Amino acid sequence: MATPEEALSLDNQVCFALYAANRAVTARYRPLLADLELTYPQYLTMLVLWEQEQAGGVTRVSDLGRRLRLDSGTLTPLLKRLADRGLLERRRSALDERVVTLTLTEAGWALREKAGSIPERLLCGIGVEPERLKALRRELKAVLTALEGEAVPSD
Amino acid sequence: MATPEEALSLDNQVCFALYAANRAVTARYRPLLADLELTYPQYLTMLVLWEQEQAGGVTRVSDLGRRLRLDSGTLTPLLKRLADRGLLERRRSALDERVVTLTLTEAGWALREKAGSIPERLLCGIGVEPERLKALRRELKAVLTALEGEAVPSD
DNA sequence: CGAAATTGAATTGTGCACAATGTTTAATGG
DNA sequence: CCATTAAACATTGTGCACAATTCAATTTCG
Repeated sequence: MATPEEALSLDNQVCFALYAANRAVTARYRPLLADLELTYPQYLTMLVLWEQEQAGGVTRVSDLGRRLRLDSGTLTPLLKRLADRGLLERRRSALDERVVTLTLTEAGWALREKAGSIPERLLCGIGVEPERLKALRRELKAVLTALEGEAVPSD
Repeated sequence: MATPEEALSLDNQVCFALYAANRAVTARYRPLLADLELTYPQYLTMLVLWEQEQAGGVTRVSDLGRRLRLDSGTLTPLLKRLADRGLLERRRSALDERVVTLTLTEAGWALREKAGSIPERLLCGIGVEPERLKALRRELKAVLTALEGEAVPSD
């Protein structure tokens, strides 16, 4: 991978592999998430809320943004759609009027039951050994950490 | 990773790592591609065209779609934008009026010079060993292959 | 205290992705 | 040969991503 010739070859690009694999995996999620009428980013949002609220914490839009690496330009309309569907409530914080807090509704929690089987069902559909996926996740996190200068979580 | 509890944890999801890493890498490309006034998908498109035309082949929209795993709903407007900028020409094939062929213009080829340094510059910015990236690419391709049932290219 | 800077969301605009549908052209099968 | 089917691309509509800007509320600091 020395010449610009080779470096500009599509097949040699890690980044294209990343780009294509990401879309392929998301495509696998799509039919499963369709049962819940969620898109993949909406699903990730619910994951954070389920997790955070379970831990007894309140989630603010900025928390979500940090967690998912998304800004308000993406999150605001997404959260409005989830709120319109009655899965969560968006409320201005009384203590700090700038902050919007997110609270799951009954329906939002109910959806968790249906979501429980998704990770397993997804893995079944992929013909890849779990060990290999764990290795992949580790590599991806390493790259992410290098790119963002973040602390590596446990694992 | 047995309980639904753990399976639904954001940090345990390979797919979120994939999603986040993909966006992080694309973000690294952005300032470099801004010099060429290209988005990342536009850059990938140009890569294919440079490569294909160098090899003496004609590229059709459907070829691009196969290569990048994108459909006409994505490619048609993207290609129109590139054509509007004078980087390529879209022409209906005379032999088969359904087909649209893509031909690089002078300006399209000229852009290749400026693109030559991008892969190198990108790698410099990432604090990850090339060996590790190669391993990552291999893993990603394996997943992609498993998901799409495609033949694995050389490497 | 009061001006300036900072923060948290919302808004606006552009460009993907992708499902669904439509349109034209070509291939196929009686 | 003609009807049917399939192929290639275009169009429409929805939902991300993200840059850039705006706006209100809060902090910071002189």
